[in-house]
Order: sequence, then structure tokens, then C-alpha cells
Amino acid sequence: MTTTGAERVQRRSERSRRAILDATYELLDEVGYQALTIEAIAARAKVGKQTIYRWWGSKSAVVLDVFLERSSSAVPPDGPTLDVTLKRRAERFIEVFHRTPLGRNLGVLLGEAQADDELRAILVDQWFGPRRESIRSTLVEAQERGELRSDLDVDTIIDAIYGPLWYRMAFAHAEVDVAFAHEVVDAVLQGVRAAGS
Amino acid sequence: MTTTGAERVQRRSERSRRAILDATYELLDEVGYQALTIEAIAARAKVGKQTIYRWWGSKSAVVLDVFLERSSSAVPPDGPTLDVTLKRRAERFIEVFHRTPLGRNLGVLLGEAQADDELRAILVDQWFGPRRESIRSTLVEAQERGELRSDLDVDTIIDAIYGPLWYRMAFAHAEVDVAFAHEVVDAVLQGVRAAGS
Amino acid sequence: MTTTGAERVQRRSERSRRAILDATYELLDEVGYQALTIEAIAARAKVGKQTIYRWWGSKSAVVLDVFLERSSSAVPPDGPTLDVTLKRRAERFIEVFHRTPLGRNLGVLLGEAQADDELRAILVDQWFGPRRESIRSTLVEAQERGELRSDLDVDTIIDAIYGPLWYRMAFAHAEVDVAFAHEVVDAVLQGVRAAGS
Amino acid sequence: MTTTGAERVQRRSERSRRAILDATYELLDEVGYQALTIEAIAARAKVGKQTIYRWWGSKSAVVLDVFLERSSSAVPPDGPTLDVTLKRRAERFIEVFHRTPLGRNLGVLLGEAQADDELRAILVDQWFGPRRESIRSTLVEAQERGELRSDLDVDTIIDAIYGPLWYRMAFAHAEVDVAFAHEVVDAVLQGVRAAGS
DNA sequence: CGATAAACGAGACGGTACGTCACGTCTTAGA
DNA sequence: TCTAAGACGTGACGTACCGTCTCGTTTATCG
Repeated sequence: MTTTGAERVQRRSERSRRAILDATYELLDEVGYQALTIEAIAARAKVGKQTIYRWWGSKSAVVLDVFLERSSSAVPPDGPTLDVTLKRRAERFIEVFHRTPLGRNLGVLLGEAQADDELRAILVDQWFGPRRESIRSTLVEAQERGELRSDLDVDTIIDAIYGPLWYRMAFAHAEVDVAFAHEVVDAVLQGVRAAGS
Repeated sequence: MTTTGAERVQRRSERSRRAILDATYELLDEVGYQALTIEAIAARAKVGKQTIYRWWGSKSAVVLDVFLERSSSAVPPDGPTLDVTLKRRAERFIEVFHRTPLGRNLGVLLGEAQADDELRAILVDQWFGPRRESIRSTLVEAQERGELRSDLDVDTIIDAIYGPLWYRMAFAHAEVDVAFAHEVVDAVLQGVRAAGS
Repeated sequence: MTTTGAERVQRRSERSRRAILDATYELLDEVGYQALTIEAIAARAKVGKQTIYRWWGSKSAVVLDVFLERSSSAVPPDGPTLDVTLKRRAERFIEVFHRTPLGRNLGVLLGEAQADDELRAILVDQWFGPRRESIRSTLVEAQERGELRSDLDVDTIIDAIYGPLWYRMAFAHAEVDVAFAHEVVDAVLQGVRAAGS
Repeated sequence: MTTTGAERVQRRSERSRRAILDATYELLDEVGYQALTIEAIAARAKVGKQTIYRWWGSKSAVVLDVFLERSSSAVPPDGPTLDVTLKRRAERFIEVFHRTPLGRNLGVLLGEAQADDELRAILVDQWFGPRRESIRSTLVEAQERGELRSDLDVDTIIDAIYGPLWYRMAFAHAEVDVAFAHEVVDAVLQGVRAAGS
């Protein structure tokens, strides 16, 4: 068997990668996305700046990696009925947004992404994508069970729930509560439930 | 003491104010919010940096002023029915977001505002506020005419329409189209229309 | 009388200029030309790097300014005879080269200047030039008094004295002594003295 | 212990040594001593940086090696008389200094050496030393033949010729010409020739 | 004829300094 | 008193090289 390719030697240092991501996470929590600097990350991680630029190239790229790595993709357990499941999901969403270091910076990051196509693509595909997928499959199952009208686009249902939540949080950071989430879920389900259910 | 009233010797220069806001608008269009600098605004406006700091104090404050000044608060004419009116409004919203210099930077600005309470307060109160108010009054009138169920919170209806639109635009900048807006409006109206109408 | 031109406001800060030149002088003494950095000068002088780059543009330019400012152009008093005068001058030259912070870095600076035409031009014109001129006038007077042969180029005489001194110092930094200087002066005078003197 | 001598398994690679010295020579010509970097040498020579550091340890050491290897120690043929011989030597010196890649960087290298004792020692001993020795023996022979005064230090004569040349070249890179060299040689010989010759 | 150990190319690494950019504050002369 | 101009101290940017290091991969004796 012949080895294909020249294969690089002295591969990327896992130690440095970890230190950088950890330092970024800490600083994100301490000072927030906007005040975060590559310089500070490098200093905290005891790493040369070049090492960061070698593998990421920008602040947003590092932060994105932290998001992808640290965000729990764990999902609250399904409830007895569809509405309970969806409410739990929505509650978790609000909770993460308000209480975790990453969540608190998610809005800023998405704002940044409005002017950076690459960033937005990754953020949407890798972060929001999988989370959305998980809810979609729940809804599709419900649809297949006949609980939801079969003529509706599942994606639209998701937007109908999370859109209002996100919108409110963006405008009134502190005030979005569980009650509103429940209200939204109920209203949406009201409209999409199959006739007989 | 003889002179009553203010004896300030030189008042704020209107010429400078205009030049600054105009330069900011142009640069916002040309380079976008993130790449915008006070330095560049001052240079373009042929104004001392101090003059900007004296009256505004930060990049976001100037930009906000431009938003408040330049954003047309004109509203599309009401249609024959409520759904047409709402659809026109939603279309206008999407149009502004995608096609105007200010709209294109609105997402970034709101992102910035996530970490700046003062900025968010002004943005929400002065910019989104009036626009929301206009829609609210339309809805309230409809409610009073008996077209909408009277037990519903009008604000929730607004969020139910604009939330999904905003959410989609944030994630898929280029793809949100008029059809989706119509779909959303229809779906929401479906759920909120009074029984007999 | 009308003022011509727009005349800059907020003129160059003398305080900063002084601090930079002083810091450079100290560091030149402490670490030498090669280890000197703009960063260190700025730090020592409590000055922004930009301020240095604004007015000088390179390490060598700052150092040159220090040379021009700090080098005493004082000349040892003339002796009773030409040879004593010239010997005193040569001794002073050696002394400066070996014992002063500037002198110790003069050789390196001239080396640097071999690859930088602008630097060499200034160094030669402003630093070596005046010193050479002073000796030249001494020699010209002697020539006019009939002490030196009138057919000789005075510049060549200067090179004949300082060339060997410099050459030796460049190669054997520590060993050039007063005796060698005397020897050189004597030998040169031997060859250039007018017949009858 | 049975094996006498070194049992190293792989000796220094001649291929690498050559590539490094050649690359250094080329770069010295192209960008000059100051802009030369180990990194660039390694890249041009297709060699690991470590290989350079293993055998030389610094930029100046490599360059020095190039000097020692590439500098022709060929000497112009002796002329019919001492003054012709010396003039030819001086001309060759000027020629090398102005026209060859190494010569053009010799001044900078000697400048560097003013602050680096080891470098200066090697440069003086290995490069200038042999060249000086060659001239010294010419002069000593002349002295033994009775052409030169026997009371003079031959080294001083050498300094008296090459000092002024070097001095002029350092200050006025482009202007030192053959005529000046002749003038200097003539003047020095004038003063050192034995009475009867 | 392997085995084996040093030298090798590649290039990642922690650093230092570079020269630039923009920040927000200041000083100055003129309107 | 406000303004245009722009110098100032500060701090982060992204890049270039430094000298050290860790990898497989030659390569050339020696057991």
C-alpha cells in the first residue's frame, strides 16, 4: 500500500485549539462579542496571534466555532402531547438566549452576519440548521400521525413560532417570558391542527 | 442684568449637521455600518471630528439619527380590505429591508443594539415604535369594526406577522419574497378573523 | 498684512519631540542601535507610535536626529602648531567614537547608510560635513600661511588622516589609541609640509 | 570499546549546504543584506529552517560563509614596479566594492560587525586578514629589496592606502574612482620610498 | 541486508515588532 | 462659542520573521 499525498507534518496543536476556544468562551462571557479582541484571546490562551489567524482568520470565525462546539444540542424530552413538546422547546430557546454566555451574544452575532455572507451561511447551516431540523422532524411526525393539517408547509409553522419569539427578544431583551411562548405555540397550533384532532 | 433669554454667541451649525448626516448616509450605503468610521464621516462632511462627538458621541447615535431622519414614514395606502392593507405593509417592509441603504443596515444595527441598551431603547421607541403604532391603529379599527376577534391582543398579531418575516430575512437575506409575506398574512388573519366575517 | 496659506493648527508638540529624542538617546546607550525599536522608544517616551511615524518615519531617521542634536560640535582649542591642533582633533575623534553612546553606534549607523541613500546623504551632509569643514578651514589657513604645499588638495589630506583612523577602528574596535593617531598625523604632515617650513 | 571515531549515521548534506549558500548569494544580490531573512533563504533553497540554524545559527554567519567562499582571492598580477602593483590592487578593491553583489554589501556587514564581536573577529581574521597578508608580503619584499624605508611599519602603510579609500567609499558610494586610488598610492609611496630609490 | 539513528523538508508554534487605522480627547486660529 | 483642522496617547489590527519544536521521510553506515 502506498501512502497518498505528502501529508503535512507537525500537525495542528490540539492544545492550542482548546486554549483558544476556551479563552474565547470566557471572554465572550466576560466582555461580550463586540469588546472581544483577537489580541485578548491570544493573551488569555497564551498563544501567538498568528496561530489564531492561521486557523480562523477572524473574530467571528473563532466565536462561531465556540458556538458550534459549546452549544448543547440536547433537546428537552418530548411531552405527552405536541403542544407540550413545542412549548418545552420554545422555553429552552428563550432560556438559552437569556441565560447563557453564548445565547446572550447570539443576537449580535446574527447582526454581524447580516453583512457577512459566509458567516451567515455557516451560522444558519451549522447552528440554526440542526436545531430547526430537530423541530421539523417532530412536526413531520405529528403531521404523519394526522395531528396536523397535511397541506401546510412545516417550515412555515416553525417560522410562525420562532419568528415572533426572536422578534420580541430582539426588541425587548428582558421581557420575553414563558407565557408569551405558550401563547404563541397555542395560537399557531390552533391554526394548524387537523380538523378532527 | 438686561439681556433676557439665551445669550449664546454661536449656535449649532445647521450646515455641519446636514453635512454629517448626508455623509453618513452616503457612507452607510457605500461601505455599510460596520466599516463606517467617525473619521470617514468627518472627512467626507468636511467637518472636525469634535463636532461629531459634541453632538452625537458615537457612531451608532449618528446612524440612528440618519435613520430617524431619512426613513420615510410614509405608509402605503390602505387597500379595500384588511388583508390587502396588511399585505401592502408587509411588502413595503420587505422592500425597504432589501432595497434601501438604511434597510440593508437595519439588521446589523439591531444586532449592535443587543449589547447596547440605550441604542436599543431609542431604536425601538423612535423607529420601530411609530411604525408599529401605525399598524396597530389599523388593526384596532378592524377590531372595532368587528372584523377581528375582540379577545385578541393586537400586539401579538403584529408579532405574528412581522416576526416570521424578520426571522426569515435574518437567516436568508436574499430569499424572502412577497409570496411568503402574503402567506403569513393570510395564515394569521385566518386565525384571528371574527367568526362572522 | 494678510496671512498666507491655511497654517496648520495644533502644531507639533515640543514635549513629545523632546521625549522621543531623549528616550532614543537613552536606549541607544543601553541596548545599541540594532536592538533599538520604535516600540521601545514610544514606550519609554510615553508617546504613541504614530507620533514617531508622523514626524520621522524610520528608526534611522530618529537616531540621526539625535546625532545631529546631541553631538557636540565643540572643537578642541587650536594648539601652538598645526600638528598639535590636528593631533588634538584626531584624539577627540577617537575619544568620541569609543566613549560616547553616539560614537559607539556611529559605525553601525554608517553601515546602515551604505544601503540607504537618503540616510547616507543626511549623515554625510549634516554630521560629517560640518566637522570636516572645520578641519578644512584649519588646513586652508595653514596653506595660506605657507605651512602646507599649495599644490595639494586639502580634502585629500583630511582623508589621509581620518581614513586610516576610521579603518582601524572599524576593524579593531578596542585597540586604536592615541599613539596611532599621532603617528598618522606626523606621517601625513611629513609629506605635505611646504619645503621651507 | 571497539569503534574508534565517530559513528554518525548521516552526515551533513552537501546538497543542502550548497543550496543555502547559493540562495543566500542570490538574495544578497537581489534584496541586500538588511532585507535578507533566514526564512527567505530556506524557502529559496528548499530547505528546512532548522538545517540553517543547525549549521550556522544566524544570518550574518551564513552571509559570512558566502563571502569566504565566493570572494575571489585572486590577486591582480604584479606590475613591473611597486606602484603599479599597488595601484592594480587598489583598483581591484574599488571594483569589487562597487560592482559585485558581495562588495556592495560589505559596508553594511562591517557596520553590523561593529556591534557583534564574534562577527567582526571572523570577518577581520578570515576575510580582510588574508587579503591584507597578501599586500603585506608584497610590501615586505619591497622593503627587503631596499625599495622602502626599513624603519616603517608595513601595516601602517597598508592603512594609509586602504583607509582613505574605504573612508571615501563609505561616504560617497558612487564617486570614488581610480584616479583617487592612484593619487593615494602615489602620495603614500612618496613618503615611504627609501632615499636612494 | 536490514536496523537504526542522525539529518532532513516542512511547517506549526509562542513571541516580538512592525507599520497602519480609528478611537476619543486636546489645542489652536478663525469666523 | 462653535468650528475645521489635525496632533496626540491609546490600543487593536493583521503581517513578517524570529528561533524552537515536532513530525514523518530519506539516507548511509554498521552489526
